[in-house]
Amino acid sequence: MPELPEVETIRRDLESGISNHIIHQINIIDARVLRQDKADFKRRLKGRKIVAIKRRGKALMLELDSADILVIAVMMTGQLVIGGNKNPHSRLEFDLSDNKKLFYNDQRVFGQLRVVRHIDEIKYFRILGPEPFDKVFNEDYMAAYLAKTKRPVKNVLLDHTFVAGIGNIYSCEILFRSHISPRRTGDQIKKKEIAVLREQIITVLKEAIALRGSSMRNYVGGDGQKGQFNKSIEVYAREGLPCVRCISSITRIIQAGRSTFYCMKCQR
DNA sequence: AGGTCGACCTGGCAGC
DNA sequence: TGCTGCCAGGTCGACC
Repeated sequence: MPELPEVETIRRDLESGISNHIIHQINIIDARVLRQDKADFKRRLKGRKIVAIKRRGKALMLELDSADILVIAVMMTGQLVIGGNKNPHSRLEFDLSDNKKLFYNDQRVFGQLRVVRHIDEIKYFRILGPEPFDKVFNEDYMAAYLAKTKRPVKNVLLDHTFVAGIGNIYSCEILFRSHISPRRTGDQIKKKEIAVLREQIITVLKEAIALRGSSMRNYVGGDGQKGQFNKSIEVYAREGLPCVRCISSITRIIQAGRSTFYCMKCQR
């Protein structure tokens, strides 16, 4: 799925585009994206006003005037696009007030939508770690967590019980900018490096949000446009290409079943 | 506890 | 052209 910066971009687009709008009709084109009964989904959304749009980790929460919450996890290929037209990957179509339309498009149908009363009905939220910009995500927290694990630091960054919202692209970029090898285990990361790591987590994510995220393949914002952080990507998907800092070439390895890209020379 | 793998899905692309 | 295999931003659960 899009990672935190992409989901935050969608959130902001939805906030300016559809908050305070009423959901008049819901067209369920492909019910596989629903995690509840179709009729119940429709019944709880129809006629409701969207009063707030929030994000936690990589999930979006549309708060309704009924006190229900529409939770959307776009996963790998989900898109929320305001306006535009139905396409072959459109799974849901919402008719909103002021003649606005909202499409939920999802090529791989991994995304999940569900209306709940409280977010802790969903396990994801119960186990989710702190937001990276929250004050509880500080050096002491990181040090305590890292000290007790021998898992590679790359895997720890991907673990959403450690920190919410970081995925495969940004974990690679963060470690590159921190000059830390993704192979190092949590307990090998020194105090000084933890400070650097935290600073890079925040800097990289904020920079990516400012650029409306990165678009490797499927991601678009709520306006249907791609993100601009791609231009700032320094290691991800650059296997065999020269490191932007030194002469050696970027290496690809598999960690936690996914590709990790890094520079063996300048990430230690 | 932590790791690995498969499942959930579709489609683009490289190689033959 | 057309086939095969690999790859993809996420998450969960089964299993060792």
